[in-house]
Amino acid sequence: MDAQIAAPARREGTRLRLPPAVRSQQILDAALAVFAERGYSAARIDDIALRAGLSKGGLYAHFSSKDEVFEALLARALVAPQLGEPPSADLGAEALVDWLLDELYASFHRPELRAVLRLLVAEAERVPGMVARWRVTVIEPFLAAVGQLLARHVAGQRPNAVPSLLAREPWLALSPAVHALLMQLILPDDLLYPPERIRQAHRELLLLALARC
Amino acid sequence: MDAQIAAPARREGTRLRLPPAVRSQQILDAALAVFAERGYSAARIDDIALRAGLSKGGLYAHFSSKDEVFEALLARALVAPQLGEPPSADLGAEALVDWLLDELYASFHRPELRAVLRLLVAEAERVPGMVARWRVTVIEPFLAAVGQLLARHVAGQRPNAVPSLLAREPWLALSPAVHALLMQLILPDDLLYPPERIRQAHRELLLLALARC
Amino acid sequence: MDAQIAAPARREGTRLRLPPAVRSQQILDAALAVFAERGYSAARIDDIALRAGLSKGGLYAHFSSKDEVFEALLARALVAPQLGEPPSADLGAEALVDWLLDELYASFHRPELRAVLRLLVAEAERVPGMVARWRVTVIEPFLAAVGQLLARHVAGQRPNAVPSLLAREPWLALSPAVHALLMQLILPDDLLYPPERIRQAHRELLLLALARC
Amino acid sequence: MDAQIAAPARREGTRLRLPPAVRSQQILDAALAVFAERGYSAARIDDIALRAGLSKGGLYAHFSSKDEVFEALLARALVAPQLGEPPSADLGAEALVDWLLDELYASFHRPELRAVLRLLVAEAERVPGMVARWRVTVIEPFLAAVGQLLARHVAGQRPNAVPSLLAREPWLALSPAVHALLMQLILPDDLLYPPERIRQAHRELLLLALARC
DNA sequence: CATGAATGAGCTTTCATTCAT
DNA sequence: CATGAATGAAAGCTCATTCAT
Repeated sequence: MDAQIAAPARREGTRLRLPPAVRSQQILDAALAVFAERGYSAARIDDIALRAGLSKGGLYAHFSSKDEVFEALLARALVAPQLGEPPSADLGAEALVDWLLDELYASFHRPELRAVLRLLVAEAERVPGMVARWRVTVIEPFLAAVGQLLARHVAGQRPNAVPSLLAREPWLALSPAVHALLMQLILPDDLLYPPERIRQAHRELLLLALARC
Repeated sequence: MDAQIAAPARREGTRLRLPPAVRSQQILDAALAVFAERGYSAARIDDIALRAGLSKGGLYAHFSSKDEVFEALLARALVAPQLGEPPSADLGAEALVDWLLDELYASFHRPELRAVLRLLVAEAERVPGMVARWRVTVIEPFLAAVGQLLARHVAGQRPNAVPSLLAREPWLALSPAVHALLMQLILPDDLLYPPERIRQAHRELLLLALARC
Repeated sequence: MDAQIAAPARREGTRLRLPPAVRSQQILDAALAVFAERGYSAARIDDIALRAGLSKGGLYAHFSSKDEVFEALLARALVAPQLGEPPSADLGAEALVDWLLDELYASFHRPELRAVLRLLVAEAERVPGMVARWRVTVIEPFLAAVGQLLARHVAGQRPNAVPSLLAREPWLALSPAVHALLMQLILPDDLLYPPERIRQAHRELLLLALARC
Repeated sequence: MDAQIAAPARREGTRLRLPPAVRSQQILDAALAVFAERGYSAARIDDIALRAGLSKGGLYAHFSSKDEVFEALLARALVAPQLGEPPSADLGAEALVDWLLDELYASFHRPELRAVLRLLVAEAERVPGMVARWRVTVIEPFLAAVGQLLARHVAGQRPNAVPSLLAREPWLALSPAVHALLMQLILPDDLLYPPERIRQAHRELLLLALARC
C-alpha cells in the first residue's frame, strides 16, 4: 500500500527483545517516574510504556493491569533502608550525630524516595495492604535501629542513666528531616530552605537533646 | 400525568435554587471532600456536583472548569491559621509549651487540613502559583509568629542570652507535629502512634530545647 | 484553533434531544440490526450508536454496557406471538390447516424473528435466564394454544376419538416451518426452497396427519 | 546460565513436535470447540492454540490467519453423512421407519454437529461459499437418499401408486428431528423434551404419513 | 440558574499478527 | 516448527464540557 523505494534499514517500530526480568525493571522504573509526576489516575499506560521503550500492548505482556504495575512498583520500592553500623562503638555525641545525619540525609535524598512518598500520600487508600507492610518492614525496623543506637550511646556516656527521650521516641530524632521532606513534596526547590540550613538546625537540636544538661 | 390544579411552581426534578455565594461554598465543600478522597484526576465533576446537591450542568453555572473548582478550593483553604496570643506574657516554659501545643494540635487536627495537605502533595506541580502563595501567606507568617513567641520567652527568662535554636529555627519546634501529620496522610488510624504519645514526646523535646542547660 | 469564516448553519454533530423512551427504542432497534448482522462480539457499540443516531457516549446515557443493551433487546423481542382465534369453531380440516398456516407463517416471516433467533442460537449461553424465560413465556403458550386448537378440531370431527398425535405433540405441527426457518438462518434466499413449496408440503403433511385414515 | 554437558536436545519450554498433519487436526479440533463455545469473534487464537497444545505463534506455522482456521474447520466438518443401506430391501413400514430414525438420530446426536450448526447459523454470512457448498454436498445428497429410500418403499408396498408426499418432499421426514436440533442449540438440556418423546412422536408422524389410508 | 442528554476525545485493555530467538 | 515478547489497531467505556429545554 505504501510502496517504499530504498527502504530504510529498519522500520521505526524496532522490535527489541529483552529478557523479561530486564523489561519488568524498565517498566517499573518508567512507572515510578510517571506515577510520581502525574499521580496514579492521570498517569497513562501509554506514557509508561513509551518511557520503558516498548508499546502499550507490550507492557501488558509483563503486567496485567495498571493497578498491577502500581503495586509491583510499590513492592519494589518499599524496602527498608539499612542504617549501617557507626564507625566506632563509642563516638562522642557530635560524631555520632554527624554520622547519623549522614546516613539519614543520604537515604532521604534519593529522588526515588520522594517519588514513592508522594505516591504513598496520594494513593494510600488504594493500597492499604502496602502501607501496612511498609510500616512493619520499613518504618519500624528503621526506628528501632535508631532507637537502639541512641540508647547505646546514652548508656555509654552515662551508665545507669534514665533512658533518654530520643532513645525512647526515636521518631523525634527524624522529625526535622521528615518535616523537610514533606516540604520538598510540595514546594519547588527554590522556595525551600537550603539543605545545609536544614541539616545544621537538625544537628543542633539533636545535640541539645542528647546533652546531659 | 399528575394533573394538578394550581400546581406549585416546582417542576419535577428541579432542585433548590440558592444564592450563588452559598452554592459556591457548597460546591467547594463537596470538591474538597471528593478531591481529597480520590485525587484531582480521579475525582469526577459528577460526584462533586451530586455531593453539592446539584447536577453537573448546574455546577458549570458557578465554575467554568474542573480546574477552576480546584483552584478556588485551594484559594479558600490556604488561609493562614492564627496563632493567637498566649494568655500571659511571661509564662513558664511548661505553660508556654502546653499552650503552644494546644494551639498547634488544634490547627493540625482539623480534618480539612489533612485533605488540603494531601492535595498539595499530590498536585503541587499542577498549581505552582498556589503553593508559592501558600508559603508566603500561610507558612511564613505562622513560623514567624512561633519564632517571635519563643524569642520573647527566651528573652524573658534570660535577658542577653544568645538567641535560642528554636527561636532562630521555629520550624524545628513544629517538626514532630508535621512528622505525625505526614504519617496520618499515609497510615490508617489504627497503625498510628496514639495522639497522646505524640504530644507527650513533642512536649518533652520542646522543654529540653528550651531548657537553659 | 480552526477558525471558521461564514460558519455553517449547524455543525455536523447535531445535538438532537429526544425523550429517553424514544431514544431507548431507537437504540434497541439499531442494536437488533447490528447484533443480528455481526453477532454479539463483533457488533460494535459505535455502530449501534451511529445507527441509532447518536454518539457512542450518548448511548451510555441509556444503557450502561453492551451487555445491558443485549439483554434489553432480548427482553423486548421475546414476547409471545398470539395465535388468535380461528374464524369459526368448526372449520373443516382444510380450512383449519390453512388458517393455522396463515397465522404461523405470518409470525415466522417477520424479519425480526430471524434476527432474534440467530442471536439466541449464537449467544444462548450468554443469557441462560433469558432463554429459560423464552421457553416459558413464548414457546410453551404457543404450543399449548396450537395443541388445544387441534384437540378441539379432532373432538369436533369425531367425538370420543383417541387424542390425535398432533394434539398431543403440537410441536410436530410446527416442525416443517421451524425446519425451513433454520435453513433461512443459514442459506441465502436464492438457495432456499421457494416459500410456496414449503407451505404446500407442510399443508399436505398436516392434512395427512389430521385425516381419519 | 544453566551450563550442561551433553545436554538433552529439548530446551525448556519447547513443546512436542508432531507431524504437520496431526498438528493441523488437533488445531481444528480445538478450533471447533472454541469457536462453538464462544463464536467466531469472541474466540481467541490463544485459546485455540492452547487447547491444541501449542503456542499462538506455533499455530501460525500451520494456518496463516484466524479466518483460515475457521474455513478449514468448516471444510473438514461439512462432509456428507452417509445414510447407508437398509438391512433389507422390503422392510415393513415400521421397520423402515425405525431404521431410518436410528440412522438419523445417530447423525444428529454427534456433538460435533451441534457445534458446526451453531457456527453456521452465527457466521453464515461470513462464509457464503461454504454454506453453498454445504447445501450441495451435504444437504442435497442426504435428502435425495432419503427420498429415494422412501420412494422405493412406497413402490414396494403399492406398485403404481402416486408418489408419496414424503418421497416427494423428503425434508418433511426430517423436520421433527431438525426442529429438536434447533431447540438443542438454544435451550439447556434440562429444558428440552426428553429424547425418547421426540423420537416417539417423530416415529408416529412418519408412520401416519407412510400409511396407505 | 438548573437539568441531563449528548458529544467526542481519551483512557485501559484486548488480541490477531509478526518475528527474533 | 515452536515460542512468546512485541506491535498496533481497535473496542468498550469514561468523563469534562456543552447546550436545548
